Amino acid sequence: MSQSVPSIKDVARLAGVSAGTVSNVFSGNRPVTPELAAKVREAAQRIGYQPDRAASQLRAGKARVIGVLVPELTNPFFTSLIAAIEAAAAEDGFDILVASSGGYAESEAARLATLLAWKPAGVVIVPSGDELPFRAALDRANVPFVLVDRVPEDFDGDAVQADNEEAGRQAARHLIELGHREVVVVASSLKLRNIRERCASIEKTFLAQGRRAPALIELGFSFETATERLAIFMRQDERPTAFLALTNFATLGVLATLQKWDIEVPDDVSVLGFDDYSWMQAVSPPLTAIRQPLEEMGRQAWRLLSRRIADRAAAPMQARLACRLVRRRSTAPPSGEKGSPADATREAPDEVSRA
Amino acid sequence: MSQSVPSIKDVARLAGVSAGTVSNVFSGNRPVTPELAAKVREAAQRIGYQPDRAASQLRAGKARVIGVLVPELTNPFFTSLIAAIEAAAAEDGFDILVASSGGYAESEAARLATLLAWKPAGVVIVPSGDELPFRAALDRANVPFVLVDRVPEDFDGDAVQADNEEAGRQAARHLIELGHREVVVVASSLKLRNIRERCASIEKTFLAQGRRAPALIELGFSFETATERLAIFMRQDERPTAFLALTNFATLGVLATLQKWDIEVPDDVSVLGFDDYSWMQAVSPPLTAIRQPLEEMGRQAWRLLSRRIADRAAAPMQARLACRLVRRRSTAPPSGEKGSPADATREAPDEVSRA
DNA sequence: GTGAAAGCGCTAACAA
DNA sequence: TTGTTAGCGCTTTCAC
Repeated sequence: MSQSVPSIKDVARLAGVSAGTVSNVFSGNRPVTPELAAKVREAAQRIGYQPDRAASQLRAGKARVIGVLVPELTNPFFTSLIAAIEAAAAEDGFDILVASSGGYAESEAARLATLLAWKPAGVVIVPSGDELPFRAALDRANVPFVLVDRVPEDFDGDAVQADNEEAGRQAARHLIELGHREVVVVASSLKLRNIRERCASIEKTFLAQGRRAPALIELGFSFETATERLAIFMRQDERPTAFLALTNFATLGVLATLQKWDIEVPDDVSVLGFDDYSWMQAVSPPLTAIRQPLEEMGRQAWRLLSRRIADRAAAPMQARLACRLVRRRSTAPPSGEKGSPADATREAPDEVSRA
Repeated sequence: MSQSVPSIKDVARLAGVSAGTVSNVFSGNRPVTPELAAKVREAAQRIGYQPDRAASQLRAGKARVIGVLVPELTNPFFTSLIAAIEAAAAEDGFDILVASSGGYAESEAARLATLLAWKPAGVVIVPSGDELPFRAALDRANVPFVLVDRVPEDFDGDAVQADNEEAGRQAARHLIELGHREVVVVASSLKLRNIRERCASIEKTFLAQGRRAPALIELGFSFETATERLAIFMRQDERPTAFLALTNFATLGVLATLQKWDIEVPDDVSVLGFDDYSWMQAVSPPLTAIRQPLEEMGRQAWRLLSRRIADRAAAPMQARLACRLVRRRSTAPPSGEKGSPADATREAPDEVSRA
């Protein structure tokens, strides 16, 4: 009845070899004669032995686990990223330890500390903001890390993020081409650098085309404040011809508000969203959006991290990944302009413009 | 320059105490005089010491980590669950190791094995199907575990799932009350027991009201097959008055198809979805849906697991959590029936019916 | 190619 | 209350 977990010694005894040999069979660190190896494997199989990774890591000083810290586990942007990282890391035999900060700097530091307490081979961090108050802890622990999505201006390490400038340019161009002049750019918050970059790029593009700079509105993080703040644009005479939403939340906020005011998309107003989730193509009308390459970002994050794990002295790399405009039906020329090309693409599958 | 990670010995030396005392300061296992404790903490602070959880777990034989295995990390249903589990476990000082199976039984077994190789205190599993091919491995490892969402009929351990029967009844009643007779129930797959339970309950409710049993359609897992299979219901004369979608994917599939055929919701047909995500209230029209209590499921999963960790002999518990119907605007009486009450709730916030 | 033995960082048992 | 010592399961010398 005392079914204690079998250890390497049990296997060694059963196979009639030393513990070291069993270790070598499983780690492949040093060659073992095929016959012995077979005996070891059979013995292990019989008693259900599996090497203890914690013990192995302790002795070898080499970890097979990486930490992943994100602001939210309920935001599909972050979880898709995690999925990609997990897949890439698993291929190389690494497991992931996941923690979420809730978006607060204090809990971020705390969660990172417990992550580091596992002595992971490295950590992937999506910071909760543009400051890195935990930077000192990270350096002291001397652990490889890469930043994803939110990267401070002066950050000098490895990082992966979307090319916000290019993304903003694409979004702005699309609306300009459709003939929009009265555009409102909708952000959740301007605290984040990547959002500010998108804004700046959009504004620049509009100005370069001799258009007025778009208005800018900050929604906050609750649905209530969001719909409230958007309300000022809902009156007929104040209404823009297009909303350009810079995050998933902003997109949702805009849609909910238009919904509440019975304003039709794209007949009354166009909507261009950021991030691209499956619901966006299922709803009515399907949403035109700037798609961030989430899978690619996750893969790159692991690539940079594993490179850093292998070579601590390698030159820092910052990857800027291109976004794509996915044209669907929520954007059209402003009413009163030339006939809606939206109709033309109605039955067509996603039309994707490369960055 | 040789900034090796500080160990308990370094702290002990610096504070002028033994390693055992340092351990006691951090673990709280045995009392330490305040002055000594202060010295220890200060020394630890100075050199940036943090106990190594892997080493601690190895020696103490008590793990502070739990494994979480889900089919997909891109599905918000599972990640919301993970978020809730992580929050609950973190409160008790447990970290989570996350792995995804991709929905395949083989990789499920493999991922579970690497999870178990960390000798976690327990594991939470959302199985990829209704069989538990990994059950033997789990038993042999003698590790506490709870099943979530997908629970085999004859499973005798701890488990948490939605009350599918009640959920199905609520969904059916809602449509019946609105006057629908021609209903199509839309599933992604009938392989899963919880889906079959929902179907059975819906059918039973319809029959009990003297109505015809609804038609049933299986969508598969790709958008293409989904829209294809739904096409047969899109012709005017074949069209039902309501679709009842049993999963997030089914809901999306139905919406995309209606979208493609230019069929209006709820004027031409009503749509009732399962699962409730923020996009559902932002789209046009906002979706009526059966909301599964994801946070509660996650909390309960941790509650059951920690109970089991504390007492291996406790009687198994199976939690069945109530779902709620969230009335929005995608459901209305079939066209030709009494005036649409949908208009009445137009400006109202979510109206929620308790199970 | 294999075995014996030391030791990774920590905690638990035993002394003092 | 504190120090000393042994040892968790593993990998890695160092012999042979």
